[in-house]
Amino acid sequence: MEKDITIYDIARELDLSPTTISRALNDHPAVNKKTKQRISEAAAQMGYRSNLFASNLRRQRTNTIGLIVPRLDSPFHSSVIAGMEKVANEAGYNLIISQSLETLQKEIANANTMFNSRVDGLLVSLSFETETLEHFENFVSKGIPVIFYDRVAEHKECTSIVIDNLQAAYKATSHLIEQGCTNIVHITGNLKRNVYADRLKGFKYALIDHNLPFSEENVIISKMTEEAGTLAAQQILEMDPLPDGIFVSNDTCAVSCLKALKKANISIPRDIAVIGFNNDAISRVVEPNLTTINYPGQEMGEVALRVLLLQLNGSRDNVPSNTINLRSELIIRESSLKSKSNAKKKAVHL
Amino acid sequence: MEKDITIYDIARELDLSPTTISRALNDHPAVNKKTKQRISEAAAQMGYRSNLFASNLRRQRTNTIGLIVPRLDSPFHSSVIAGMEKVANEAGYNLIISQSLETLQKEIANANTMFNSRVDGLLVSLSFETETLEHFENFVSKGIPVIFYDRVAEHKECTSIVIDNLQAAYKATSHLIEQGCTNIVHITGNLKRNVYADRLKGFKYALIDHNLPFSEENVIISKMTEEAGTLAAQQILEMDPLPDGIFVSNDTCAVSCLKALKKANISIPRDIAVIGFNNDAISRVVEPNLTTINYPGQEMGEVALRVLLLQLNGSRDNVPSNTINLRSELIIRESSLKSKSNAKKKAVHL
DNA sequence: TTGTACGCGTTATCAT
DNA sequence: ATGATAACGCGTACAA
Repeated sequence: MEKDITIYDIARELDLSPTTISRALNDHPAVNKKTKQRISEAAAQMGYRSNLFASNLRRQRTNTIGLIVPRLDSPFHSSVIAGMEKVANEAGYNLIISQSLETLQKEIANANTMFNSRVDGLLVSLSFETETLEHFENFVSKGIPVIFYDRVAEHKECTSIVIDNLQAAYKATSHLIEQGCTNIVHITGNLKRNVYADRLKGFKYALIDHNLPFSEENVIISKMTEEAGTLAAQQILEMDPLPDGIFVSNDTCAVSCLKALKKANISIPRDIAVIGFNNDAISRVVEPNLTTINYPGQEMGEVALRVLLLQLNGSRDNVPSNTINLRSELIIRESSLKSKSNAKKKAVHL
Repeated sequence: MEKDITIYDIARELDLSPTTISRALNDHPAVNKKTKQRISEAAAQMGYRSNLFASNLRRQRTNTIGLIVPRLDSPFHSSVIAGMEKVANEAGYNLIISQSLETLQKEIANANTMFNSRVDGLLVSLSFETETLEHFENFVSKGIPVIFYDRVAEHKECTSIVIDNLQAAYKATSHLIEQGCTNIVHITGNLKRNVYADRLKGFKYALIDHNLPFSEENVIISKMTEEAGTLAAQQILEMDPLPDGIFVSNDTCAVSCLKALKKANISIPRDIAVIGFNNDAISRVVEPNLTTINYPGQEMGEVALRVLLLQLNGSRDNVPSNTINLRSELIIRESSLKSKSNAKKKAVHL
């Protein structure tokens, strides 16, 4: 637990000034090559490590990016984070991560921590409860870029990164209709969140465009968890007549719903066709395999971070555009194929 | 983008010294209650935020904990991290996270970044490739606590948090034997890692204790990914005779293997019984449902962080013990039940 | 090409 | 109960 070596120690050792040490270690051009060499050797030999805090304090930036996510233990968010970490790491940024656990209160607390930690930029996917973006105003007014991804909200100064949820839902619903479904249930999450509101819209528009009636009773709002899927299935089993198709806003919930329906001797897709959302691993395992929307989590994470880096390094108004749409696609599997003749898998690019 | 408010600004405003401001904001006992009140009001009103870097620089600690994980997009690690974040957040610590992507090179780079970021403590789950712990010596010799979890290695100064992999594997294998299996294949990962080496031992000991032969040819070493499971299945299908049981070291791999076997018209569990490891969501979805070892990810994360906090706050030698074992259990589902008479689920606590 | 001197914002120490 | 001062380690404007 000996004392840390500083650039002063190296300076003294080599009979140079701390300035030169600092410059050499930062590869400043105006330092003699031989001197640089000597310095970096001495630094290594003396066990020097730079003090990021002192550096941060001096330079007023942290090389740290904050991330607030609803839950860490979700396949989608895991892959997003994996993508973010990869890009951040390559660019020499640290990622500090916290979860709101879907509550506004924790989201606010986390935002404040991030603010005090003086992150250079902030990435956010909103909680279920969030209604306003007040708790991010601190950042905005200080010129700290905030980027929303997936669960986003409109803000004049902030970029959002999403997929076209409306269109994805429209395609999924249309696919069900093409398979002969006329009475479709939609299970989705809190409508405060764009992802669920947009999917509901896509669902509704698809029905309307195909001259099918839209009824509020066919929309089930749930927490989108495994348990919620089971509950939704019970609710559906009590419907009379039974629906002939279900479009669920995530795979976790879709799969547990599908399982519960099967247990009740409903044949999938013959009696009821099912479509999920996300293309989690689970969707390729359930029987029948689940038709779903492929959702590019890792890519979304990478893009979010790249855009943030652009905003950090480039000119302040280098924002590519206010909203970035990533491509998603409908992956058709057995769970929605009523007409077995179509049974070859095909991917419809949105 | 106005300038930040500092304690000097508040001091000037209230005609007090910066010292008093600092004390008040840190709730130091030796400050008048009324003064405290005035100060915190002024701080709030002026939009003050503390500068953690200056504070860190001065106090020589960061309130930040580093985490190095093989992959972020794994269900197990996600739940571990969720547990860690929860405890860290409550204790006022930030978590900075990086992934080694199973390579030694990245693990070393990440460790160095963490070291330079001056984390107060480090949590590590080792990559496949890691053989020595040299890259953590920096931390140890500076008295920065390092804790290994799940994928651990022996180090005199470091605590490890694990489950009893040997015993878990022993129970799983014994269960297969009790179901009548006599020719069991074991699919596992890189034997440099304790988790895989110990599971192999447990597998081997169970065979021996039940007077069954152990053969190297029945051990498949793989990357334990989804693809690896499919490949392993192919390899198994070429065995003659076919095995009658498979014990796989994780669920992802077990499930893809199981799926490939089913596709080849192998009946599970009748022809071949299968057991996985981890109790991922996927294990409850595959048909037949997968027998597996329940692995307390979230809890492991929480425990790891609590132990670290103890070492950070408590006396330097407050280490509860060098290795902490968490309980795991065998969860018996259909994939291993050859004798349908036993078909009620039962949990065997290890 | 190298050096001097100061400031970043906080907290510890010592004094009052 | 409050204040003056120095120090944490680095980067940079300015000087040489």
